Amino acid sequence: MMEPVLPCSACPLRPLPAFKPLRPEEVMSISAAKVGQRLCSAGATVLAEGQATTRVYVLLAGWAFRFKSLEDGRRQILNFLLPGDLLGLQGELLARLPHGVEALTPVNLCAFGSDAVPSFFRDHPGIALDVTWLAAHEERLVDDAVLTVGRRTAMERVAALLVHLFKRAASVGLVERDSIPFPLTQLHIADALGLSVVHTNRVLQRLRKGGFIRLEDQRLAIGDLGAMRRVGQYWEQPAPLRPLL
Amino acid sequence: MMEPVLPCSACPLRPLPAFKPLRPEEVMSISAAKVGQRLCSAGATVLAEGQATTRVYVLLAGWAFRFKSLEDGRRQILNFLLPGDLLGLQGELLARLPHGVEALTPVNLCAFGSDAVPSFFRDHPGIALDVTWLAAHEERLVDDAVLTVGRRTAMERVAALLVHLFKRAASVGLVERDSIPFPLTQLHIADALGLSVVHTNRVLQRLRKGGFIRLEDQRLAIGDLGAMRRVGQYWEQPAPLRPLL
DNA sequence: CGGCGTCATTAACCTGTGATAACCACCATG
DNA sequence: CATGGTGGTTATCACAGGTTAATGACGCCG
Repeated sequence: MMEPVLPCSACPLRPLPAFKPLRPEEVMSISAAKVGQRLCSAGATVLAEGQATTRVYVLLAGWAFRFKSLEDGRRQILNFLLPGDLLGLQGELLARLPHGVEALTPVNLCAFGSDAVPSFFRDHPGIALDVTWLAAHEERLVDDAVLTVGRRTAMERVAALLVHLFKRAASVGLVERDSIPFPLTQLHIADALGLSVVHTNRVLQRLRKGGFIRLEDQRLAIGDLGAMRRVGQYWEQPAPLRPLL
Repeated sequence: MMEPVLPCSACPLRPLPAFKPLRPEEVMSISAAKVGQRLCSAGATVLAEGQATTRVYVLLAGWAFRFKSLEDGRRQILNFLLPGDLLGLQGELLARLPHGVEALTPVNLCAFGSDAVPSFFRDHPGIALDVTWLAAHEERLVDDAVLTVGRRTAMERVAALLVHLFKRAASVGLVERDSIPFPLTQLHIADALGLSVVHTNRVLQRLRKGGFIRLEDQRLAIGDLGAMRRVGQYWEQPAPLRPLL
């Protein structure tokens, strides 16, 4: 489903302090490459695993995640997508998309034309470099995920993930009264961390009872960020200004 | 240490069938951006974790790996680097390099000038796109690593890793008499798969006794690739032609 | 309003993998 | 030719986390 096109100059995300300001002509070039918006409802498949042709999108609103699965159904979530994130680039560059993307909440996507990426590289080196920056940044997230799943204990994994998501949500202005919206079920947490749902629940209980987090009603609050960082052995370097679109 | 510069037109890797042929003027531009070669001995740190300024390299010969560690010393290998792989791009784009790189064998690196990446984007869109392709491709490898570590059993992990490395080594012409050079110790395998060394050893014994692999004397042979794929639940899509440099 | 699916929670039980330790083979080095 | 370091192998024991199952709360829909 396509929606009327919102010009990128009026993009609600751009004014956020997390995003790098662009020169007006760059914004115009990006706007020109935009072909529409796409809405997906919660739980919908945004991009199918192994899909042959993909376009590139920017997530404007809502949460989603990238995942891969094994034939027998075991699923691993690779990372979560928040507003401002780019998706579908791997499908554009490699022949097929090697992972799926699913919406966690209703989602609004900014869709680019199929020629958008090559044309950025041809005519707008600055934007092309931004695209590559976003790819490198996402790889950093996945690198962290490997470290988490490979070497952290269950308690550390959960704590690290919650801190990570809290910071990211905060950076796109989602904090309200100390808490962020938290659309993940425990199954999502488990699938992101390589744990079973049951054990994920046990760990969450411990974090709640220890007063580290408040997680109810689809919202997450973190009592003491420093303490949670310590529990999770999680010390990410603060992300510098991030390009958008 | 810097070595005399080998012109890229004479690069021994380029003729390999795994690599996409480039137009001669592109090869020349790449050659012009090359500032020298760097040799590292086995076990040396190629790039330090958290290093502030990095240059970009292409691995010409030898094996290396990217890794991250936790403060208490737990280490996770993110992926292995084989000839033709690009390293250091994240250090160039993000402010600091979020991972370390260590040589597994003596290694020969092709070093690019600090302006190389921006200049490719400015003047050679085709090459810039190749750089981004390589970044997207590496992310795919790491995505697979998350799936492996998060959702495969120990046996599956080891089998999948061995098949993966075998295929990659084969694609750069390293097969000799059915086997490839295999410079990893069991500690490396363990650190890549989120396992302990001892358990890694147990699993390798089982694979050996089952006749699935021959692993001795720093060389690896796989008896029945199909069987190993099944053991590892590993069905990667064959990599299409890959850009070089 | 009753039925059904999703999600959270808890209990009981079990197992794959980690930890520790000891020993061996090798090989580089003084 | 003793020495120490690295890497591999095996055994024993312990536990983190998986599995299965049952229950309840809630929301959706016919």
